[in-house]
Amino acid sequence: MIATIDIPKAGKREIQKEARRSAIIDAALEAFIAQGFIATKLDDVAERAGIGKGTIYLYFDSKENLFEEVVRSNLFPIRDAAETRLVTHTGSAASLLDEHFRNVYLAMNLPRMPSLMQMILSEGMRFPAINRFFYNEIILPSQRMLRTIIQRGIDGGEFRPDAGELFPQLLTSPALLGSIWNLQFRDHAPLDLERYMQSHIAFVLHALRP
Amino acid sequence: MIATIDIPKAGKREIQKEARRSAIIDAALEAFIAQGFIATKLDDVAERAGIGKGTIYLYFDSKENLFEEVVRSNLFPIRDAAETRLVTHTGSAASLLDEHFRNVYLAMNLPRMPSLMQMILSEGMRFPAINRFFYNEIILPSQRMLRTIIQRGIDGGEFRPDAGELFPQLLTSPALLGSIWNLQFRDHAPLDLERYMQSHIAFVLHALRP
Amino acid sequence: MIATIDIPKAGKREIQKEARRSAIIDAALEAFIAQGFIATKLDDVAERAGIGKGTIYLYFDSKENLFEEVVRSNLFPIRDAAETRLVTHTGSAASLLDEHFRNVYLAMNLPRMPSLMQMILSEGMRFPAINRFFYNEIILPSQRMLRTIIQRGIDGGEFRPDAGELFPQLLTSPALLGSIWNLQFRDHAPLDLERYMQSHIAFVLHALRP
Amino acid sequence: MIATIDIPKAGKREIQKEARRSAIIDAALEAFIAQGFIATKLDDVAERAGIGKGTIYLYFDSKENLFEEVVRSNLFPIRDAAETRLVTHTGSAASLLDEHFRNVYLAMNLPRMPSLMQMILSEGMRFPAINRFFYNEIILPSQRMLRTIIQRGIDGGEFRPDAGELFPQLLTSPALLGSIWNLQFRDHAPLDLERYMQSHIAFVLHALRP
DNA sequence: GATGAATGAGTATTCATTCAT
DNA sequence: AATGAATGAATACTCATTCAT
Repeated sequence: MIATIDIPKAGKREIQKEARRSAIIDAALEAFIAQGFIATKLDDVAERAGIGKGTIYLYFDSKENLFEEVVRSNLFPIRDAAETRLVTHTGSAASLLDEHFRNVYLAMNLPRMPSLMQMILSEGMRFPAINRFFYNEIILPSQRMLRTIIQRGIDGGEFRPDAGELFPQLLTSPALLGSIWNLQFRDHAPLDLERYMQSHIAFVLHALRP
Repeated sequence: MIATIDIPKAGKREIQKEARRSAIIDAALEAFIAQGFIATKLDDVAERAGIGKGTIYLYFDSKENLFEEVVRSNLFPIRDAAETRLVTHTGSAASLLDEHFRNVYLAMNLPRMPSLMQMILSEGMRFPAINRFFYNEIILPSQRMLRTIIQRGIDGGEFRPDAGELFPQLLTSPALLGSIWNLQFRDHAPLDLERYMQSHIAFVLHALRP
Repeated sequence: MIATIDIPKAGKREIQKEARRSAIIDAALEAFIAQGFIATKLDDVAERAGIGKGTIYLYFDSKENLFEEVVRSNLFPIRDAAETRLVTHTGSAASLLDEHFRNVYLAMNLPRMPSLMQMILSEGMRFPAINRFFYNEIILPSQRMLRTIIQRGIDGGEFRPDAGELFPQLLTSPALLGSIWNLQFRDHAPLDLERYMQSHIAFVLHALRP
Repeated sequence: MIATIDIPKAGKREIQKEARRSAIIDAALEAFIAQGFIATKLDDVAERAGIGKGTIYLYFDSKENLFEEVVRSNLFPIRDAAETRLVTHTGSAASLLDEHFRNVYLAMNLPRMPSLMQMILSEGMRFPAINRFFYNEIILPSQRMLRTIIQRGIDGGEFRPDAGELFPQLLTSPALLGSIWNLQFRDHAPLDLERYMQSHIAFVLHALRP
C-alpha cells in the first residue's frame, strides 16, 4: 500500500529473459513428450513458445542441452519438495511410510511427470548426464528416505527385524510402473491410480509386519 | 521321370528365404538395441546381415514394419515357453509361484531381453501395434497365470483370502524394473539379479501369507 | 575384326561411376569459379551436374573434400604434361626457356585455369592442404625446371654468370599476374596476353644476357 | 552569455563519432584478415571494437559497405603518400626508380597490407566497386609514375630506347607476389623480403640497361 | 545515440526408399 | 532374387539485420 517497491535486482530485461527461458522449456517439454527427443523439431518448439527459431539458441546451446535443462528444471523442484516434506513428520513409522508413498505418488503423477519419467527412461542411454543426474538427485534421495523410515519402524518394533535387508526397488517399483502404465496401456487396461496406490501402500505395510 | 518332385527344391528356397529373413531380424535387433530405433540406419542392418540394402525391402515393407517383426519374433517364443511350462506343475501354490517367478526372471533376462523391453517401452507410443501386441500376448497371459496360481493358494489356505484383490502389478513390477535397472544404472549401482530375484520371491510369499 | 574385346577391368558400372564423378567435379569447378567456395551451394553443383543433391555425397565426403578434388584433378594433368614436355628438348638454353615460358602461359590460360588460380589464392589460407599441394606439386616443379634451364644457359655462356642467384619469382610472377589480370581488370584495362607473353619472354631473355 | 559557442561541443561529438567509425574499421580489418569476408561475423567486429552489434549499423549500411570502407580507408593514405613522395626527387633515373620501388615495397608490406592485398584479390569479383577503386586509385597512379621515370631514363640515355614499350606489369608484378608470398607459403618456403627487393630492383635496372 | 534481444532466411548433410541392372 | 546407386525430403544451426528499450 505504502509503496510499490521496485526491486532493482530484477530488471525488466532480466525478468523477460527468465520468463522466455521458462517458456521455451515448457514448450520443449510438451514437444519432447509428444514426439520424443529425436522426432521433435526445434521449429515446433519455437512455434509452441511463440518465438522465432533462432531465439532458442540465445538461451540454449543445442537441442541436447535444451533437453537436459528441461529434465533438470522439472525434477529439481520435486526433489526439493519431497526432501523437506518428511523432515517435520512425527508419528508412527507406518504413518510416516504412508505419507512418504503418498508423496511419491503425488510427485510422479503431476501433470507431465509420467511422460517425463518415460522420456528419461527412453533417452537415458543417449544422455549419460541425465542418467547420472536422475540417479543421484532423484532415486538415491528417495531410497535414503525409505531406508530411514524403515529403520525407524524396525527400531520401534513396528516392522519385522529383517525389513532393512529388502531391496528398496521391491517396495517402490510399483509406483514407477503405475506412473507409466496409463501412458502405455490406457487403452487396453486403464489403471485406477488412487485405488492402486492405496493397495500398494497396504501391501507394503502388510509385507513389513513382523 | 514324370515324377520329378520339386517340392524339396522349393523347400530349399523356402528355407533359404526364411533363413535370410531371420538373419535380417537378428541384425536389426542388434542395431536397434545398440542405437535405438531412429538412429539405426538400414545400411547398418544390411551390413550386419551381410546383404545389400535393397534386399531388406524384399522381406519387410518399411523400417517400422521391420521393427514390429523384430519385437514379435523375439517375444513369441518366450510367451509360448512360459505358457507351457507351468501347465504340468504339481505341488504347493508357493512352490508354483516360486517357479513362475523364476521363469519370469529367466525370460526377462535372456541375452537381449532387457534391451528389448526397454525399447518396447521407449518406442511404444510410436508403435500402437507393438503396444497392443505386448499387452495382449505378454502381459495379459502373465497376469492370468499369476491369478490362477494365487487363487489356487487361496483355495488351499496357503495365501491370505484377500490376496486375489491385489493388483498383479504390485507383485510383478520389481521383475520388470530389475530387468531394466542394469541397463540404466549399471555404472552407478549395479544390481545383483540373483539375490534380487530371491529377495523378491521371498518378499511376495511373505506378503501373501494369511 | 575378329573379336570385340570386352576388357573386364572396366565394367559398365565402373565407367558410369567415373563419368559421374568427373561430371560432378566439372560442375563444381564451374560453380566455385562463378561464386567462390563458401557462396557455392551444393544444390547448384548438383543441378549443374544434372544429378540429385545426395548423389554428391556418394562420391565426396564433404564440400571441402570436393573442393580439394576439383583442384587436384585439374592441376595434376597440367603438371604432368609440363614435366614431360621439356625432357626431350634439344637446342639453345634461350630457345628452351622460350618454350618453357610458352608452356607456362599455355597452361595458365587454359579455359578455366585463371579462375582456378585465383581460387587457390583466395581460399588457400582456409585449406592448408591445398596450399601445400599447390606449392609442392606445381610451384616447386616449375621452379626446378626453370633453374635447370638457367644453369644450362650459364654453363653454355648464353646467360650471365650470376643468373643462378635470381629469385625465380622475379622471372615468373608476370605470368601469374597475367593469368589473373583479365579476371580482375578486364573491364578497366584488358591485357593482350599474346603480346604480353612475347614481351615477357623477350624481357627475361634480355635480363639474362651476360 | 549570448556567445555560447557550441561549435566545439559539436566538434567533440564529431570527433567522437569519427573515432568510433575508425575503431569499427580497424576492428573489421582485423576480422576480415583473420577470417575472410564471409566468415567474419559482425558480432566479432563489434566485440573487437568494444561496442554493441547494433552500433555498427549507425555507421555503415551493411557488411558489404563496411568492407568497402575498410579497403578505401586503408589504401587512401598509401596512395597519397606514394604520389607526393617522388615529386621532389632529383637525381638519376636509376636512383629515382630505386626509390620508387623501395616505396612500393614499403607500402605493400606495411603491417596489414599483404593481407589487405590478398583480400582485394580474393573478394574482388564480389565487389566491383572495390576493383574499380583499386585499379583507378592504386594501380593506375603507380603505372603512371613508373612510366614517367622510365621516360626520364630513356631521355637521359640511362635506359634502353625501347624500355617504354615494356608492360609495366613485367616490372612490378614481383612486388605484388612478394607481398602475398609469405601469407601463402611462409611455412613451405619463406621469402627474405629485403634481399628479394634488392634483387628485384637490381634485376629491373639490369633489364633496362641500353 | 547505443544496445543486444529477436528474428528467419539460408544450407550442408543424412538416410529411408526406389528402381535400373 | 539381389544389389547398391540415386534420390530428395527433412532439419539443426548460423548470422546479417532490425527495432524496442
